[in-house]
Amino acid sequence: MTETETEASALAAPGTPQARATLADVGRLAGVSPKTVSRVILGSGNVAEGTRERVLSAARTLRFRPNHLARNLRHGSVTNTVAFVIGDLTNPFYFLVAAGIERELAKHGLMMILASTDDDPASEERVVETLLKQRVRALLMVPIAADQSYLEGERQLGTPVVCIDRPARNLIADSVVLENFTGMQKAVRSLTRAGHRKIGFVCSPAELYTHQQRLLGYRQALLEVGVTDTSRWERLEDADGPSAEESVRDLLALEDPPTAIIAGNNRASSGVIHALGNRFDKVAFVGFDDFELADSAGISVVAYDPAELGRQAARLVLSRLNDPIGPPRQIEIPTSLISRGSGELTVTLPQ
Amino acid sequence: MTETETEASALAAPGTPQARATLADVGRLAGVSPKTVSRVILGSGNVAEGTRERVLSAARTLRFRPNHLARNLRHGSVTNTVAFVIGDLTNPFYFLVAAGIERELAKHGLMMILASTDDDPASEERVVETLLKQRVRALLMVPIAADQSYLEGERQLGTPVVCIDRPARNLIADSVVLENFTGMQKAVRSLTRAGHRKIGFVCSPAELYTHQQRLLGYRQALLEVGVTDTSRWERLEDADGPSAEESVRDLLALEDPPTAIIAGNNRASSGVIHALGNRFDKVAFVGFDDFELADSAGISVVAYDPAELGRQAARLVLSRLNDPIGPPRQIEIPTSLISRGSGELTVTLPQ
DNA sequence: AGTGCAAATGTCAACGCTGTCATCATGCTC
DNA sequence: GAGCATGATGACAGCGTTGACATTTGCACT
Repeated sequence: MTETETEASALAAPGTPQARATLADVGRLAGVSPKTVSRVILGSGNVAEGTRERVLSAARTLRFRPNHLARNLRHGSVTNTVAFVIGDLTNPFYFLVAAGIERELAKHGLMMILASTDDDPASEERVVETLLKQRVRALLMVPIAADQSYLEGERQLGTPVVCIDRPARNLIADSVVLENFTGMQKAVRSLTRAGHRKIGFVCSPAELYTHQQRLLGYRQALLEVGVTDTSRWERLEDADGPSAEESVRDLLALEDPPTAIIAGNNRASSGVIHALGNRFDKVAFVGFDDFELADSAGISVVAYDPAELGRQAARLVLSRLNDPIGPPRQIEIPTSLISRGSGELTVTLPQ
Repeated sequence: MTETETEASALAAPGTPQARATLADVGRLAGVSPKTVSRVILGSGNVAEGTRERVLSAARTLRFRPNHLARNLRHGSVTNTVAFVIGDLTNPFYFLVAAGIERELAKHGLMMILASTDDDPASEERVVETLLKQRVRALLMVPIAADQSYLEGERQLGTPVVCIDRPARNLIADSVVLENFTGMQKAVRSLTRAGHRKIGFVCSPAELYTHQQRLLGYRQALLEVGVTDTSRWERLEDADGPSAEESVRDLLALEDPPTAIIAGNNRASSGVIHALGNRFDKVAFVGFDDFELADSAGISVVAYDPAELGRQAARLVLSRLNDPIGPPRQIEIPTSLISRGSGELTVTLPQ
């Protein structure tokens, strides 16, 4: 990395480290009271046209910028920032969700503040606590800790809490989740219809709600065609790419290898694809979560709109701000199977 | 989308809409002055052990949570939020940058607040203004407007401004950019070494710094092998996927079609790949910006670490907070050509 | 018992803003 | 010309916190 030092020009010299102008400063310059300046800035109350102009000009001269900290404090410490607590920032899934949230909130003048727990359950409460001290207006979160009951007090104080992707535990809160179960069911059914019975399932451990639901959907769909024991096909390692890759090799090395593989999330998909190469004519593959270029790579996936998750969550926040005491709601975002080739291999039914 | 209403349980009933506890409330309950409570909460000053315990217990009972708005106001309106103003949240590139920023800032107790201009130059100043009213501690931005001189006053007030991916215009500010020129040069050189002379260049219009630099790198590399006029090969449409796709068809339909194509950014890559299918044995292809699965798709790209952009930018902020008056710095993040197959086609030199 | 000193606690004001209420000038009505 | 509504402005307090400074308490030492 190279680093260039541009020499400081005259313009860059910070001169007198001038202080930030306040209402009082502007008032002094314009020859009016701070309150009158406030009226001009807020556009409230009656101010004579001449005064208004003098004030505005003074404000411009002093580069006045109202202090929202003070304003918010004055108004009962109600801010217009909404926090989104996310597990892992590098997962594109969450970013699309964040994008959906940001857009929806921005329409209503709210800003999104992002904080990450780094997928560490222990740090969740600490992070949330920090945000609450900032008096965020609402809390959007992908719960990762085993228990969110610590938020009960805050909820009673009227801070909306909306959980994303997974419901809260031990806390009554709104939530937005995916149709995990039925989505996975659709994927597996499409395979069983094509004759597959030996279907590998590569995913993270089923502790998380989403993975659990998907696993159940997988089992259910196989049960429907009479397969009762799927344990040999289930590989629930901590599925980041590499370990998923290994799981696949593992599965293919069985004496009686699977004819199809399902990935339970995008990380797992990535690993599976690496392991399989492009040989979807030998082993069918369907992933959960869509991704960039899955399209041109011809990968079939269970897809949904991550931004929609965010939008709906943001809407829940907004409606909760209007109606703090309504019953909790859970919204499910639909998922659908997109067939692009990798999952279309037909096999003749055994026996 | 289905919506389930869970009936409100007894627990959900918000009961008395209790107010938020303050230092005074806690003090009243513990039988001490607000100041003593403050001392306990801050862990500063001497407090008798017994008092400390009484205060802490009272704070727990009342679910006291210090009001950082008030604290920050008291302390000269210095917050610990840093704003990141981004053009388009849905571009994975920016996510990764944001992730880098967030991680680095979090280490120093700073939070990142995200705001988007939706790639609209006109809204940049408005968005930034809103953030400054919140008294953000520093400003990280991907400049999109033609002029950032409106930030001069704020800079003088000591707010660090760091521009990402493109330098600021008409404003002296730190910045972190990519080695766009040399990166592109490397890519094109690898093609010219393989005999290519007719090299298509698909990118967005060259108004933006990055695209301009990349275009210049492309031209320079061709100039090195004696190609002086590249205008027939340049397709600088507003390169989202579809229009890039069209540009490629356009190029291939020339009587004398290019033997290689370069994409100037990830959106363009996406379009080019769609248009070319997988026929990299007929036309070589190198993209700028890496992406998920470029790897297994065998796409050669000029890559770099987007998170590193964010990290370095965050570090500039931190060092600027310590040293407000040093000369402005520009950091360049290295780029490198990653050969994966799509750009390896050799052609016999014409003539 | 008197002095000195540190530990423990409290009082007060101010950070910047705005809602409430008060004041004052103006112009109109009857 | 007294009475009154209206418009324009200002004084003041307080949002929750904490630094500066003041006061009180306890205890060791002469």
